[in-house]
Amino acid sequence: MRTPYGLEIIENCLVCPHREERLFCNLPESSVKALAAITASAAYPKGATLFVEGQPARGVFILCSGRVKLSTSSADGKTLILRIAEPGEVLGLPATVTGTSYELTADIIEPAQANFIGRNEFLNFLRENGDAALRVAQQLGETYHSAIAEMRTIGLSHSASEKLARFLLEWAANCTEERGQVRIKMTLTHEEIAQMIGSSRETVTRLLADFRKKQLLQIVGSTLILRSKADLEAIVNH
Amino acid sequence: MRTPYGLEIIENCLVCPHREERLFCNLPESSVKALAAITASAAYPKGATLFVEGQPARGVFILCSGRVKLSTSSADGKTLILRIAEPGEVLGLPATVTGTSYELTADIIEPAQANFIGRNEFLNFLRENGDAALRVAQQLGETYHSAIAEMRTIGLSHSASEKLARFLLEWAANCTEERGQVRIKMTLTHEEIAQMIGSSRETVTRLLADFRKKQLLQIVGSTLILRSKADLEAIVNH
DNA sequence: GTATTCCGGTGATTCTAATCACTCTGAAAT
DNA sequence: ATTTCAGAGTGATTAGAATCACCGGAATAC
Repeated sequence: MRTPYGLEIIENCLVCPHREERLFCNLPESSVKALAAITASAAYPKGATLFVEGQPARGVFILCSGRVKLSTSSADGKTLILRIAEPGEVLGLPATVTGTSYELTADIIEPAQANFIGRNEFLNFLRENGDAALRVAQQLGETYHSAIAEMRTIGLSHSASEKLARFLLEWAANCTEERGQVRIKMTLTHEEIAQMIGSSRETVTRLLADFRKKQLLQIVGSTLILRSKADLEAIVNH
Repeated sequence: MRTPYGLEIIENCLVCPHREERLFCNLPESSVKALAAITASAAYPKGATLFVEGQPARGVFILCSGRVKLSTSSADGKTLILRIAEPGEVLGLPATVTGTSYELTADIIEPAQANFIGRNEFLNFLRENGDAALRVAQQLGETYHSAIAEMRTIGLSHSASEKLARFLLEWAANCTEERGQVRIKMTLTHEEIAQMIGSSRETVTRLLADFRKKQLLQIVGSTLILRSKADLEAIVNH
C-alpha cells in the first residue's frame, strides 16, 4: 500500500493494533463492523483542515493517527488553541450530536489518517448501538474535562509565568517520568504555546529562557526536560 | 405542602409544567417513570452546596427550579465561575459518566429544588433507555458549547472592556429583546461578574460606570438595559 | 545556490488593569 | 435604634506583559 504522507495506514479497524486502547474504537466486533460500513477513510497532509468553526456540523472524524490542533479565532485574527487531539479521539462530536455548528477549527499539525462518518449515519448508529452511545457520552465528558483544565490555566493564573507553569505541568501529566525528570517532546512553536495559554509569542520565549536560567528546565533541541515538577508547582501556588 | 424556602415544589415529574420544554425531562412516559423510581428529590436554600470540585462523583442532580453557580478555584482562593445553571439542566453529568471527580463546585444562588440520582442507578438507566443516553450526549454537547463560549470571552479579548462587552452580549442572548433594547435582570454581584470574565471587582465597577457614561447601557436597580447591542459589538471587534 | 519564509531571541516603550486603601450606602441582624 | 456587613464607588500606585521593531539562524522552496 502506498503511504502518501509517510503515514502508517490502517485499512481495517478490526485489525487495528490500537483498537483496544482507544475508548471509542474498543467496541464489540459487531459494532465495529457496523461502523466500518458507514465510514470513509482518508489521509491528510500537514496543514490540512478537517473543519472550520461556524460550519454546520457534517459529521465526526475518528482520528486514527496523527495530531490535530483544535482552535477558535476572533474577528481580528487572535487565536486560542483549545487542545491538541491525539489518535483515538472523535473530533466534531459535540456539534454533531447537538446538531449545531462546529465550535472549533480542526487543523492537521502532523500527517493524519481519519475516518469520516456523516451525521445521520452516525446518529442512527448510536441509536442502534447503546454501548457506543455511552462511549460517546464518556468521550464528551473527557473533552469537557480537558476544556475545564485549560480554563483553569488561563483563568486562575495571576501572571504569565503561572500560566506557562500550569501548562507545562498539564502537558507533563501525559508523559513518562523517570528519576523525577519528565522529558517532553515539544512539538509546538512558541507562538502556538502562546495561543494555548492566552499570552504572546515574545513572553513565551522570554519565560522559557527565564525558567531555564532558574534551573526549572533544560531545553535540548525540541525536547524540554523538566528538572523538578515541585518547583513549577511552587510557581503555580505563588 | 410546605415550601421550606419559598419555593414552588414539583412533586412528580409526570405532571411537571416544565417537562416538555426541558431537554432531559421531555422523555417518554415509561422513561420518566423509571427515572422517578431512582430519584431523590430535595429542596436547598441559598448558599447550599450540591457538590465540591475534587469529590468523587456520586451522581447527578437534575435541577427542577432555582439557579446554581458552577465554579472552580485555585489554591490561593481565586475563583473562576464557569456558568450559572438554569432549571432543566443535569448537573455533575461529565464527572458521573466518566467516573471521575466533579471538576466544578455547585453552589445554590437561588433557592432550588433538585432530584438526585446515584451514579450506578443512573448509568443502568442510560443503558436501558437509549433515548435518554442520546439526550445525555446532547446535554453534554451543550455544556461543552457554553464552556467554549466562556473560553472565547476570556481568552480572545485584548482588554477588560472587551471581556465585559462579550459577557454582556452572551448574557443578553438569553433575554428577550424589544425595540432594540435588551433588559437584563442582573442577579450577579460585581465580584461574581469579575469571576466570570477573569477580572477584578474594581474594574467591573469602573467599566460598568464607563459603559453607562458612554450611553451603552442604563442601570435601573438590579436590571441592566442595553441601549445598543451594535455598540457593544463594536467594542468586541475593536 | 540563492531566495524566502518561519521560528526564535532580544531591547525599548507603553499602558492596562491588578492591587491597596479607603469611603459610602442600604439591608439585615440584634 | 444601632450595629454589622456585604456590596458598590473611587483614587493612587505599580508591576507586568503586550506591542513594536529589530536581528539571526535554520529550514524549505525554487
